[in-house]
Amino acid sequence: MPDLRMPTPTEIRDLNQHVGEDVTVTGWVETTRGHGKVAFVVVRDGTGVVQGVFLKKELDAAVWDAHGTLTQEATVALSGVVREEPRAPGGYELGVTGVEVIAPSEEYPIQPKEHGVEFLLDHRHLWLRSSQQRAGLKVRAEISQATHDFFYERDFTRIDTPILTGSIGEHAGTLFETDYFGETAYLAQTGQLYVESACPAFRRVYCFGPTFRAEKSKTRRHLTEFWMVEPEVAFADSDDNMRLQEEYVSYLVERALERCSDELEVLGRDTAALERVKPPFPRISYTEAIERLQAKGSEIEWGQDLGAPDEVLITEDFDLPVFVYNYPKEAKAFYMKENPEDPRTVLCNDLLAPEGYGEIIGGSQREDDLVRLRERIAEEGLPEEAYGWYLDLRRYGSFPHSGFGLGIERTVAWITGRHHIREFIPYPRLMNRLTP
RNA sequence: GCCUCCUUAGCUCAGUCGGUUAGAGCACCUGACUGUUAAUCAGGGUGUCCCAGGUUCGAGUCCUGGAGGAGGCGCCA
Repeated sequence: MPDLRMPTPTEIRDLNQHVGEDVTVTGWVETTRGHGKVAFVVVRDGTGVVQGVFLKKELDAAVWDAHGTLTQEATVALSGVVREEPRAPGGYELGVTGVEVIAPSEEYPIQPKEHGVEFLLDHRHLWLRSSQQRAGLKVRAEISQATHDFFYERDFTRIDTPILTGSIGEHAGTLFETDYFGETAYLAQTGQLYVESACPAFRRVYCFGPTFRAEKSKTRRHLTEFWMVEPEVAFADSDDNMRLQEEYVSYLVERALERCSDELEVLGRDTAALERVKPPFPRISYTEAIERLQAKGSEIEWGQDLGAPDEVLITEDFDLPVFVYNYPKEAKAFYMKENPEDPRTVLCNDLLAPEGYGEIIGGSQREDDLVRLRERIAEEGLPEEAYGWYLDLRRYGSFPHSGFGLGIERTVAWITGRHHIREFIPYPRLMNRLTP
């Protein structure tokens, strides 16, 4: 039974359909500006922002006086008549007739001014309310939804892989450990091995969940907890894999342009650079990348992995994301398939985002030969017993297959054109930040 | 793990050559103002100068050690 004493709130995004009507919006006070006989109160309700106009001569003293008690982030129900007003942010405003303070707010720590990073991260639970943070997280949510839509439309089955695991992923040194009833458990650093196991059941699968890396990285591109999308496709080779990647990344960009134009504007993104993002993306082999770098004066030699400055040099020649494929096997993980045309390299690719955002995807064709896979595990000095069930996948009906991992926060940072990926996860976990 | 820089009011910062009483803006409170857009104008007070030692007649300032933070590298998505 609805409470009939409370008028049904109207959402701010719908105000343009209620011009001339008396409505009530519920939300939080962003700012107030008083001028003696007129006052402006800006309210956010989560769907939008609207200013309420208090006119002293048209209001009861109690309602007029109330505007002075509205503090930043107080919860209010604001009633008034909707009207079109070019001077108002958003084009519509509320001629206030009544106001109720649902809950007061104490002196609010975050002011409409510059703050330091440490202060903002200490107040992340409040920082979420500010316009640029709302915009960034809204784009993240859209990219996340677009991911599910993309793979669902292409008949992929979503496989939720475990977060707690007893087996190691790629690199034992970067695992978070925790106690699991007396034995050691690890927080998953990839879902890949598990999605590979689901391929013979569903053919095309993907996982999308949190990933944990105990890397002591202090850069704008790293989090210790981040979200990764990992598709895996049976009977796909490395070329099929790259085609899927460019199609997927282009789909994400298109969705952001289509559904998040307001947010991209709040974030100051130049969308012309995004409009260009359509398949095919440029592809250069690792060997060609080394030649290009040497031509630009780099000291890099064949066999070394590309560093962050090298990636910037490569991407500055293109205005699209760039594939770099077939790296030397020493630079890559044990499970990648050897390149039959050049056994020094493996069938893999990175996708480097333009404008200096670096690697947003790492992918490869997987080693499907049991003997070669065991040799590679031994060569890397990894404990074979940790991969027992993974090797079973090559014992019981092995098959060529490929997949990749895309980091959501890095992708959103690139699409929004912002500097640091910590703004694109609600609660960033950094090397020295576990709260709030 | 390595390199560089930073730490002064609730917040963002200034503080000269080491000098006696520690500075501004914002936030907050009071007042003025009928169209603001981070409103404007006038008034109001706020300090463990990150911590511990040291040098000095005297340290926010110089030295040593420690803590916290930022940026970059490596590693990766």
